Amino acid sequence: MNYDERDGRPRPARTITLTDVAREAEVSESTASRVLRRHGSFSSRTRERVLGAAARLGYVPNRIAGTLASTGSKLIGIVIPSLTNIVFPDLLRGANSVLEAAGFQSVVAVTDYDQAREESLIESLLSWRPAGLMVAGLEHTERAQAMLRGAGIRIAELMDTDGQGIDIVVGYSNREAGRVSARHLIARGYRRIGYVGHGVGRDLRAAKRLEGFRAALAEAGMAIVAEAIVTAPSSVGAGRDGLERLLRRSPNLDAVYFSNDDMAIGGYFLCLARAIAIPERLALLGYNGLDVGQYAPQPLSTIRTPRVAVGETGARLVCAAGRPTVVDLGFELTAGATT
Amino acid sequence: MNYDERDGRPRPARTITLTDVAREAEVSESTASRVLRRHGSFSSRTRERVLGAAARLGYVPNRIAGTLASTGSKLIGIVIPSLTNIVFPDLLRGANSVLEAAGFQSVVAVTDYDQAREESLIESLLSWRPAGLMVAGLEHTERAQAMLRGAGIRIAELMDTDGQGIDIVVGYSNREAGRVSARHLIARGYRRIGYVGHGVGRDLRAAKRLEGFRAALAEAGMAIVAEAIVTAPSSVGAGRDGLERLLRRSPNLDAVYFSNDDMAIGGYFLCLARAIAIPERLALLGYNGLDVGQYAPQPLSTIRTPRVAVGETGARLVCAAGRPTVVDLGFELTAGATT
DNA sequence: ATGAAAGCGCTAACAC
DNA sequence: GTGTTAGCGCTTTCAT
Repeated sequence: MNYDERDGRPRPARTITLTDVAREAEVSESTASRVLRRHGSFSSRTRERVLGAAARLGYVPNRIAGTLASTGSKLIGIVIPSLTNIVFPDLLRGANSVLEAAGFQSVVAVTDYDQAREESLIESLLSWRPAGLMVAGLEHTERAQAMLRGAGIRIAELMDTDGQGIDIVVGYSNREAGRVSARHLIARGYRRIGYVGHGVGRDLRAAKRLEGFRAALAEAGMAIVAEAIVTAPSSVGAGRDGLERLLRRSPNLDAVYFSNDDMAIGGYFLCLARAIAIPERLALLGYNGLDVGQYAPQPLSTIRTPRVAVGETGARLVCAAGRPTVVDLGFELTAGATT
Repeated sequence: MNYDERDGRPRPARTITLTDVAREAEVSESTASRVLRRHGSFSSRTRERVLGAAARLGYVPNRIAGTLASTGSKLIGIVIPSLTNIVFPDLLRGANSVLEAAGFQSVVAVTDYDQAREESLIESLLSWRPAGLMVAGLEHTERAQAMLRGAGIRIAELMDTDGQGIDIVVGYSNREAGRVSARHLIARGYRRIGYVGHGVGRDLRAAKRLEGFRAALAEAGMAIVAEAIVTAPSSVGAGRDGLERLLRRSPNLDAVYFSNDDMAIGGYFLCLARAIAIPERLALLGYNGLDVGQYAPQPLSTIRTPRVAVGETGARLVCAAGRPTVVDLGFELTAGATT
């Protein structure tokens, strides 16, 4: 590569354009364009000429120009709150596999669970005129909602069905997941139930699970006995610390519900370290169905969530025409050995 | 939103362009453009008019057009092999935080550890005329290398320094990480050492670690006594299964080196389940320094890798002018309780 | 401080 | 089957 004498920046040897290819192939630009996009008709002879010229010159089409000239782009915007929580890489993975197969590129933005940030990222993504936008969750600022509604493209809201969507909604009910968790613990006979969570003000879906959990307990005339909230993103360390604090204050709990599996694994590790018998002395219940919990000596009781499938389905729908839809992919409680 | 009667596709109410804003504000397009990009000069009165008009009309600039008209885009392409392995979300996270602050958007592509796929994804990303491209690893097909060299933009190759880079290289030596791991086990007196890995033909960096590991053993007149390779992506389950197979064949190993922490945690769980004393009866050594390993009852011995920092540094360099560089961010062996 | 005009590189009618 | 002609929506000289 050539570097500029003054600033050392890589210096491009003037980019090859379609005009160059057309000239080299001795055809018009439109013909070259047709061949390169295999669209419209052309003789096999011109085909060879154009393809040959493009290869010889190392032509890379400029999709920026292409997109501007045609109408729709082949970009899909994806807005997620975090990359730390494995949930969202899983979502991305599902979405990406479908999008790639359909010839789309994904442009990713991470909000860090901040709605104001989400708003500005949505605006920024929209300025790339994507063919569609996928976003985690149903809660957005007024202005974000207005932008999404007015964008004139398909919008998919993912991972949650508790609320009103804009166009496409793919997920499952977090509130119901919380209820099911509570009913499970009640059915197994646990009565002194604690909760260990991460900062829930920002993770709205965790908040909904907790809400459902409380509601189901209340229906049985029960309530959460004690809780520890770690003001940090969810992690194994946070879960371990949270449970430790909780047990110090309320040593005679018989079960603990965690905001997710990362947290629950931390709790599990604490119990191992302290030789607290699971589930006899203390039961643990997580959420997400992570691999790591399933291969522990005692598989973690948890709720499996269809994260990859949500990404796939969302991507499929966002690329296609159709009426607004809600797709509930459900979840599944897996009773392991910790309850 | 309006839906088309026939196909149900969301129907845009003609998109607002700069022309509309200019007309509404009763100024020329160029003036409107200057105000909106706060670039060049304009009276505060026009400023108000333009900003007001833009807000009133709900104008969202079209960056596709903007990019084409100016030169450089504000996109950075990122090519990673996987989203399953937490390493790459971490890398993305680091990169994203820097890019976002600098006003860039990232376009992500996932190769699934497939070089042919990488080649076509690089081509596809390049067609968006990004300002720079970040890619994991130093090994690419001939054609991919040629495209990267010829793109005339900054290229950052990440996570590995064992080899020749194109422009910017940020990472550390995987080979050396393997060597250090072997020396650690030797120094602790282990002599019958096994290896549990995932399909290494595709994960080139894992292959380099193994190579370094073998080399350092050889220098001490030793060799890997037995190994189990799981032909699947690395995971806790794969590690557990791998160790189980390995111990069945070679029950008297005294230490096992794993291709990464996910695998090692799986091995750790097997030992807990089988009541195999760690490290007296069997020592375990991982790689990556994942949170989950550090909060286990016996913290996992491992090598901490600066994944987020690699993403940050790579992003910083890829956005800036400068000469080609190699930045070695190093790694750190953390002796936990499992060796 | 503001406007007019010329593209950026490509696609998409519409002629031929 | 192929070429000509207009733009896509914006930025950027260059006048004024």
